[in-house]
Amino acid sequence: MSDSPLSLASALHAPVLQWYAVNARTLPWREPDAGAWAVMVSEFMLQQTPVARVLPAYEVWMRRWPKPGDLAAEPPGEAVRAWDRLGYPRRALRLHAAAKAIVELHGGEVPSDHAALLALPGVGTYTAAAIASFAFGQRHAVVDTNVRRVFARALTGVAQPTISPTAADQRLAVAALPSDPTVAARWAVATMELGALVCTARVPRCTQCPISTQCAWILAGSPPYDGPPRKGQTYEGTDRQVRGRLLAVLRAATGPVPKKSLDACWPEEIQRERALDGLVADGLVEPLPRNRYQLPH
DNA sequence: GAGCCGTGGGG
DNA sequence: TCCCCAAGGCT
Repeated sequence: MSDSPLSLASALHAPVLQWYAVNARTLPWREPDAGAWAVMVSEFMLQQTPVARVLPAYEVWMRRWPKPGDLAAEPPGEAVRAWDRLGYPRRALRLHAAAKAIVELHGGEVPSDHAALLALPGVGTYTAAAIASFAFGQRHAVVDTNVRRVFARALTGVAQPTISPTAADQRLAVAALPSDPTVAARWAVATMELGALVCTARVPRCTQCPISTQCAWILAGSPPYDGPPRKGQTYEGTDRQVRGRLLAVLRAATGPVPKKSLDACWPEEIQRERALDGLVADGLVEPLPRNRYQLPH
């Protein structure tokens, strides 16, 4: 290509930002008065769970726990219960632990400092940058799967990003960031939205894309993906499925559950016991005397 | 760093 | 139908 990825990136700022101004979805955590806690809760829930499934649980959650201290005051099991069927329930546990840390270390307010965010349970590179950028308007590279895909196509010229995030992704995202913090924050959410709505994984809607005429992948003739095969994630018959069933029983129950009820979830004893032990080890389930179990207190 | 961790919807 | 995959983090 004649242009470097970096000079190309700066040429994408205006069209992407204009596209976002018109096409951004209205989402509760994006409302001007939403606040950092709303952003944080949404980011936890959106880790590997689609927006459409997050919305109902998010509304219930924020109504019940409008501030970190409200959540921190309840037992962790209530967070697991309210997590409902979003999946990966350890995120609920981590969000609860993060709320407690916010109360103990930050006076009950979500910190704006990137390093302080990163130190919270369940907050990794992506989530720390997302909260700092979306909630506080700071200049950070917010690199999620959407952004990695947009940059892979528009800047690198390949059909799909690498299977797992790389340092090169991070460097590219940092280099592509507009210099002004407010604009950078807008750019971060706009590139994510573009990946979510237009530059999608399966069938990208290139006819609706604001940068299709500059996209390195399209200019290269839209070459197909030629990287290593992506490992399909199996689920049927795995411990994850068993854990899900066990936890569903405990979420539905109002109090302690006899082990007999859990045994009914899964026929194979070895796997069932292993899954239950794993849930206890993770702190998602609390064993009680007399062979009973409940969500953690 | 590869593997593990849920769940459900759309193509 | 079946398969892919969806705003990751942790060990």
